[in-house]
Amino acid sequence: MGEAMKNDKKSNLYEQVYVSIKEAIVKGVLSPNERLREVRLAEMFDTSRTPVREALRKLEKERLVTFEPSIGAKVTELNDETITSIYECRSVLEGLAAKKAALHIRQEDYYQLSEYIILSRQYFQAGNIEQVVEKNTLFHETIVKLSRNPALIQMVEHVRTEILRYRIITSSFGFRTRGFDEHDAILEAINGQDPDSAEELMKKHIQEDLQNILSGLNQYSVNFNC
Amino acid sequence: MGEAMKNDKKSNLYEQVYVSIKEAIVKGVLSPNERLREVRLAEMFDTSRTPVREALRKLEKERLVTFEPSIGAKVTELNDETITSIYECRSVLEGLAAKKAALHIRQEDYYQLSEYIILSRQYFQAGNIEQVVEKNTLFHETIVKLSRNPALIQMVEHVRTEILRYRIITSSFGFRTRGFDEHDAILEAINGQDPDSAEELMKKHIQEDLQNILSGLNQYSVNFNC
DNA sequence: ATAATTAATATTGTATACAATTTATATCAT
DNA sequence: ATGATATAAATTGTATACAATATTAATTAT
Repeated sequence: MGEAMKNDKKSNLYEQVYVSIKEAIVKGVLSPNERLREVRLAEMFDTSRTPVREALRKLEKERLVTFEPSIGAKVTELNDETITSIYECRSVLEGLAAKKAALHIRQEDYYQLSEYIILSRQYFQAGNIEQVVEKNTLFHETIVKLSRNPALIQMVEHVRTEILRYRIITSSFGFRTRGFDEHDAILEAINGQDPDSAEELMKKHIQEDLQNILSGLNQYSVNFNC
Repeated sequence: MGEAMKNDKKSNLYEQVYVSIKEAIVKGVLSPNERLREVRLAEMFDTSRTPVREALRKLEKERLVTFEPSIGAKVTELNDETITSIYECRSVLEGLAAKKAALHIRQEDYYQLSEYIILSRQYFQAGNIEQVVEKNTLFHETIVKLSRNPALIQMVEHVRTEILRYRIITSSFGFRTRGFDEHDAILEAINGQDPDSAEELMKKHIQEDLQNILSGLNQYSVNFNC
């Protein structure tokens, strides 16, 4: 896949490499535990090792890549403990986001968020799961941005990337339709300017989501690993 | 194993450079908004630019360093909005840590945590503020580790480094003695295996701390900037 | 044939070299 | 002197070269 980047030569190469490796990991092109040899990656993206190494340093901080002493980089492996620990963090962070959003929401934000919920329901009816996930993601992202807390926005974005790895594996296994109703309730709390309810509902919502992911992950293990 | 290692070059150089730059930023040796020229840093640590660049990539992810398009790296500036946004995150993250700690605490952990509180009070009596800060930090760190949540541990460590920058500036301006009592209360809730109280008390404690930092930061601005 | 030792290879970690671009300085025309 | 233009220096971004170490293959001794 060496022809990955012919066009946009505007930005930095290490930035592009960073994004590309990240995507490859998230989408599973690079498998968990796979060793990441620098020369191979460099060839893959048709660059030298320098941008690759810098990209790997950034990915390490995002827990997508793990460095072992003098062996080098590996794709961080997936397991129940990791996803659980991440989700616990996500729960309180997005809970905070919902709380803050309730202080900042405006008419137009409300319409936007309503739209996402409506669309995700429609796409679900139509069986277009990919679009459902996208609209749901937008719903969450919008709320996080409404928090107007830069540190929070960065942290959640971080966490979201990690979670996406698991979601891609498990998305084929059923969908939690109750989630739509929970989104409704969260939005009403935010729009009703009730920060505490918004926080609590969001935390619960994400905890429910974790349960769904975990059962999906277990099925996955049963079907493919054993 | 043979000693007489020239420059204790056991670990990687980019790791050392990373730690060194980080420390320099936290301690204010490198000032906020100061431009970080790669050659200068390389000379500073007697290396080439390569390890410096890799270190900077990691620091960027920790928000200690900011990259501007083709200008390069700068030390991220300090301001009220940033510290507030970070503290809001810290509040919910350490709140979660306290909650989880209440599920995992053992006798020995309790004794350890009590010890830290006792020592910090003693050092305060003795006027040794540096040691007070150290023991307080250990108190918080221990609780976070008790959460047994790896993602949480990493995130909080992250956040703690950033906060340290502000604490160093403001530590000279008074100390919030009420904090000791709050630590007592938190520890009792954790040891009493009351996760919800532990979480709530920790969140409040950190919010109080923010107010103290902010007033310190304002004094600082008044005294030095204007 | 097996274990131990040695040679070859691969891979990471670091330094240097080069290209592109920006920034600062100097030169010149008016 | 002033402003414009050209020249030099500095700085980032990328590629390559080299050194140290770990891994693998080959060779030898038993």
